[in-house]
Amino acid sequence: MGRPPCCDESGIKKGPWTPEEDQKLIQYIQKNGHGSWRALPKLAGLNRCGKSCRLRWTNYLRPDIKRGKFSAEEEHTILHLHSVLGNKWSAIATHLPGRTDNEIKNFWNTHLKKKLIRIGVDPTTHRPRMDLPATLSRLLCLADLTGIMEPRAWDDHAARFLQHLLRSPATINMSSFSSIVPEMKPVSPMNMQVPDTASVPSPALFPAATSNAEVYGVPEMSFGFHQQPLGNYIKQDSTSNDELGAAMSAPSALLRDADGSLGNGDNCSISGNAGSVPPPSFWSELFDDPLLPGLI
DNA sequence: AATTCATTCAACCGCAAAGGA
DNA sequence: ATCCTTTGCGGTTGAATGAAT
Repeated sequence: MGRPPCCDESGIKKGPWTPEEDQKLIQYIQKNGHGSWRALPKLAGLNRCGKSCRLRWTNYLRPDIKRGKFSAEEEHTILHLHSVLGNKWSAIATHLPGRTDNEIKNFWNTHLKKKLIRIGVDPTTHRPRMDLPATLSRLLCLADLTGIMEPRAWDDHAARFLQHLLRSPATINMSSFSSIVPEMKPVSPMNMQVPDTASVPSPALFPAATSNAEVYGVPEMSFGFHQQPLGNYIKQDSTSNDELGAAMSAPSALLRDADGSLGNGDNCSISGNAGSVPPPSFWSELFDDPLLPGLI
């Protein structure tokens, strides 16, 4: 038998709070402070358990709570902190004045997580997703296969690719894909570049997240290797902010080669950041790219 | 207009940590 | 050191609402 719920006593009210209950709670706390949450309901004349009162106060009634839509800055702060802290909602909330952990958690689950999935990024690891739907969808999108293949032909290719993935799920790369789907080689006018996976430890295939030639400095769609989770954008010490800041200020950083020049991103290594979160443009360019498929 | 489906978010539940006896 | 109570946190639920059919 498990532990009984905290408020299974008969007669203790649960569910949505009424305006009258809210008023009682606000007035009591404003006058006396919350003190012991367990003792509070009785003292405040509320037929609720202390836990319910605490939740109602901290998540809704507290005077310093900021309500309404999350700003772009708040959004990428959450993304950034989540990539470092994981699901530590209360820790993330300490960096967002006026926002509660519950609110942030809800926003993550209903918006941000889906956005990351849509752009092919694993919301847990903040690394590119390697699962079949994400990979196939990305490839489909990038190669515009729907325009060059018959539907039945695509079914065949997908089946073969699936078999390949099941054999070696950890080693997806464009070279192997091309070998099992030969028709992929002359893919579209986009002239994909195929990196040498052997030279990259724990590589992750990461397609350019936008076709904006100005951002990448090259007209072709490219592939790069994003070697580290986005959490690594956070700088661990306080030096060299300026030099790193410039490199990290746009998605193009993902496609810079080791020597810093624009290229296909082979062996690119990202470390550090300007000591702050990436600018709004970083995320909005990823999220709003019309080329990326909606998987949700 | 009615119904179904999808999304949002306030609230709950249970576990774990913190703190006091 | 151990037990017990309280508080805080993260995962989950379900009612309310909106969108689509």
